[in-house]
Amino acid sequence: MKRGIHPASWTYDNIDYMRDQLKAMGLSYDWDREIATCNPKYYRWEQLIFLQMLEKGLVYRKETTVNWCDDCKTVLAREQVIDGACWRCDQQVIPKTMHGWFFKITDYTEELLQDLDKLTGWPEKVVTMQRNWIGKSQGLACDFQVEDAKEKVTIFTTRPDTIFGVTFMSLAVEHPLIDQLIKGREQENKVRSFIEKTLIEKQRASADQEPEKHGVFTGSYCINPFNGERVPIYVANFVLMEYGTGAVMAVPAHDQRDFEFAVKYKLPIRPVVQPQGTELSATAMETASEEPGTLIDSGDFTGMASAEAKIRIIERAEAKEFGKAHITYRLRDWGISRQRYWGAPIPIIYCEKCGIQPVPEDQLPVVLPGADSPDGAHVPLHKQEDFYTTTCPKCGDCARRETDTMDTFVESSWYFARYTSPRNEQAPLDKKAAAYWLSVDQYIGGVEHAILHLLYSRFFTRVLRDLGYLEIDEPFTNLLTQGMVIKDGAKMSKSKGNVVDPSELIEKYGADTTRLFSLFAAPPERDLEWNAQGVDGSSRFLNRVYRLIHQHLDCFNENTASDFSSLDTRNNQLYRKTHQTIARVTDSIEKNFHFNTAISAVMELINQISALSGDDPKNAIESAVIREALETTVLLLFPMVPHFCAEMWQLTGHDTVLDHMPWPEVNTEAAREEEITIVIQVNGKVRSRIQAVADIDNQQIEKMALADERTNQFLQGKSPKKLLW
RNA sequence: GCCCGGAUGGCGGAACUGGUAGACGCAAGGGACUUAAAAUCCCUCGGCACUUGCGGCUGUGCGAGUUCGAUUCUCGCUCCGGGCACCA
Repeated sequence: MKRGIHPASWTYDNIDYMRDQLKAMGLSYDWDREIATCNPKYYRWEQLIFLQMLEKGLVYRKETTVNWCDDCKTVLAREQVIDGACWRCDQQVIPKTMHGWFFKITDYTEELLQDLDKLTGWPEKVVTMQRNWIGKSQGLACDFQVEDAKEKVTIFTTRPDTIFGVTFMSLAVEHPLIDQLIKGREQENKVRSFIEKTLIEKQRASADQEPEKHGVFTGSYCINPFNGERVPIYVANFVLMEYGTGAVMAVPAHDQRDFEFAVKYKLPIRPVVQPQGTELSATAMETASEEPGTLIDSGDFTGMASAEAKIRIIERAEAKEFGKAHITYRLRDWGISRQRYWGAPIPIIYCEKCGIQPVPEDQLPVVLPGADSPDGAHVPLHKQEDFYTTTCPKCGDCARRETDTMDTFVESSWYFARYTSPRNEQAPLDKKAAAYWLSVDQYIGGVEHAILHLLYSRFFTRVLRDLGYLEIDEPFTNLLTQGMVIKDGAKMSKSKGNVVDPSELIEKYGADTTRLFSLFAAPPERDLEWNAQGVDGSSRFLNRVYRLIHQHLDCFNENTASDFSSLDTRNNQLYRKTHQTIARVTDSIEKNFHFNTAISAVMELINQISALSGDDPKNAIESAVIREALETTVLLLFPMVPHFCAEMWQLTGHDTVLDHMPWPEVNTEAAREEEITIVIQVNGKVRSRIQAVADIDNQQIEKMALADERTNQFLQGKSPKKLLW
């Protein structure tokens, strides 16, 4: 819309451009399975899934304060807000109250957390990030009776062992109990104006700056159920309504925030957990002591270690029925409503009489207007009467469609499954095909998706499983997180649009050189500052291979028997190098996709071939050996530079198709060095090198070492220790 | 603040479980071929210095430690990148 082009044509143009480019690079995708998630043929099934989720209670609508990006005119999920700014356009987000649809990802929290352990093919880093994002904390939920009232304040704490150190109570400004607490009290006005002020502050709060802690006394007290003490109730700006219960028992001696608050408002500080080796005193403390330790001044629990006290205190609370063990998670439900013009419509109808009605399945898909006419109006959906006017599926009266669309992350949460039956007209997925193909053996994506896309996909996989479409729990068995490509200091990404277009390189050097160059530049998981310097090297290398093959074309005509058992030294050297190269390339690729080292191994082989097959015809290498070396080169390079290799394969007289050739096999026997260099260290310093046969034993080495002139020079006495490696 | 990574020549990057640091490539310099250029080939290329020898010392962010021996292991820092962040 920014560009004044209809998003449909813009998107499809982009897809065409991308497809051409991928083809130009020679990437072997199965284009028969291509899908476009913006096509109604795809999102109609997404709408069906939405309805099935709704039926299962996995979708609900509620009013919340959302993160609003005024630039994109849309709501963002919490995961999509980065440093207080929109992940897509970098605009500051602002809070806004509105209705929205939510996916109940929290129903799967524990499973999503537990199963992280199963993801052994994922980088530890991503697993950790997801674990932190889910943010499980265990502790105690405990009721504090409000004095002279029937209400209770329920708090959540992960430090029940500090409960005897409570000296006040802090409530979030949004806490529903506040009204009751202040009604008719002298503090009422003060509290109200504080709340008002804080709410405004929160709106403006910039994400990088933690505002100073403020609070105000409500005039009410509650009772600490463990020691019966009166605890003043405050309202504080740093307590979050969204986390835990929106109420915090304040233990200034053992919580830094409470400490700062207590100092500011001159509230008592009472240490109740003594860390080992120190003696805390309320007056001397300059910061809170958050370490575990031994309990003091804690009634029956005095003398216990923190860890045990936590358990016992929870037990006591449960026994006396004023509290219980409780687990809280940071993860919250996934708000999917977006106010985009371009997105999959949420299949819901609002009827004044019947309320919220799902669109009947036989009326799917709910199609975006203008998708068929690219010149259609760029008007937001909620202003397009043609779109939103409909009839209620229940009573038939006039009704209004939902005009929100789904977060585009919904599309990407299951596309990989749709690939298994991309043209299925009967259902979102073909269960058999999905069972055959999934999970995805190897998934590749940028680290930037570590939380968003990968968490949503894990969630969706479970939803689809529970809806009966899939039999798997986890979508991606092995994950490779690519590093980001940095261009001019900024990360290159699809959404930012500063992507380097390889077509220039392709035009100048061809697809193969471009591929080889980008693979050779760095291992895939590493960030890479884009720099086309060095592409000449790749080009030179391929030319070298080409010339070398031409030079030795006759080797491919002679049908010499390949007897490698009695080769002379030079021949054997190349034969060995060939097999060592197979081993190295295979290993590099299979282990961690380190194409850069695979390529350098082949380069070494090529260097060796040209060195050995040099000018002197008397020293010529046997045809069979050269042939094997060159054939191997072509086979090994094939995945990286397919067009070139296919041509070389033909050129060298093969009538087989290279695609169908098996990967070369290592002759481990041949790859073994028969002569090795033994490094002699004296006092840990390299002093000499001697050549020896590979299966030399330690005694012989010792003998040789002692006979070695240079070694003796440095010994000057005797050799006290010999260590072998 | 907390949790992860990372730091190796002028540059991109190698080095499997502690054992030849700098593979492979780029850039640079010198040379050969050429009328000339391109292409190609050969040589040099971490630093230092009394380099008379194909040798010496030093060197993998900094400082300690373990070890005969550390880019690799341990501890303490510095810097850079990423994630989380008033989460009770």
